[in-house]
Amino acid sequence: MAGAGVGRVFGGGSSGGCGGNGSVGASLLFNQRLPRSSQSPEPFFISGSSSTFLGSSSMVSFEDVVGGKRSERPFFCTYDQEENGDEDFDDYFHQPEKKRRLTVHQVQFLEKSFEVDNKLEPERKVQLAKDLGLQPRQVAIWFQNRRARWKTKQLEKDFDSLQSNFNDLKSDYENLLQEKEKLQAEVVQLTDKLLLKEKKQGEHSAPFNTNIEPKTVQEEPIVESASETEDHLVSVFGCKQEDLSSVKSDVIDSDSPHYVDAATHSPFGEPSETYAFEADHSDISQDDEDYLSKSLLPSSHVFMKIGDVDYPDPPANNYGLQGEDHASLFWPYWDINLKM
DNA sequence: TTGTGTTTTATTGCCTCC
DNA sequence: GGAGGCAATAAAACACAA
Repeated sequence: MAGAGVGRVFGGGSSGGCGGNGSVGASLLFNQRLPRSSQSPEPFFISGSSSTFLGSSSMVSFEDVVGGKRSERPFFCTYDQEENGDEDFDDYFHQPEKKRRLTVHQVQFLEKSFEVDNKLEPERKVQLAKDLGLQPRQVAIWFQNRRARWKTKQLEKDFDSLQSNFNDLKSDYENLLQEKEKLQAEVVQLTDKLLLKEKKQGEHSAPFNTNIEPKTVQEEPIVESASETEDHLVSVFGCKQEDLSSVKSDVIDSDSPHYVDAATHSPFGEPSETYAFEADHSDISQDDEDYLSKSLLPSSHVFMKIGDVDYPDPPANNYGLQGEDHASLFWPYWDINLKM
């Protein structure tokens, strides 16, 4: 495990300071991937020869340049044999292993190298180790850890990016949902208006038919379309719109017995108690109102039901109007209704 | 000074590739 | 089977507040 190295002796100083170029031994040692047990630097130091150890001191020159808050000198230079004497050197050899942080300059150098390529070829590893006065294995470990940190950062970035995208999409979705509900409400509103308008138009365009019983609006199922309404009318009146149009001219024929003066008379006279229903024009448009007045529709009249359309119920019995004559009286409404 | 949290260095075991 | 990469982890080094 990681703690296996505790208690090991980790390297020593070198004569003549840390400027030597004898890193060959160390490089060979660290550059190879030895079996775990033999990857420890122990054998290197166990050699016991300070001269053998010269190699690792190459990092010192680097260290001397940089300095900093951390250890002014790298591990291998902490103890200078010549400076501290043999005693200190021996003490050093018997010191427990201690981790040494790289200097700022070393780290900067490695960072730049990492930016160029985060993979480390053997040649570059050796070169970097030489340049920085580190063991190739240290360089390799540094790159390995650096890649791990980079990967973590990258994951965080990706996460943030995905989360941002998710939030944007969520926001868009919620906006679209609101818009959809709004449009749906609008559709419902417009549909209601349309149906109401259709209904009102039907109320005022029905031909008279004394054979048709007055009915309320809710009594029969709704006719889905104008064609269905037409079919219904055909079945009721036994003729189509074209046929009915032949009597169109009769609508406002002053000579006709159907003629009434809208300004002064009700065409039906006083409404019957039986069929007296007050027409609701509250939701009728201005055009409808105009049409109503132009067509001399009485303000108060009786309705009859054909499909989902209410037609003014003809006071046939009062005026003696029969059959198609009723249809001709309210032709304009009839026409409009079938065109819906 | 000390306790605590974070960062960095290094080890270990496993895996893949050649 | 050796070399190298990676994930997990230990532990030293460091930062900082109390």
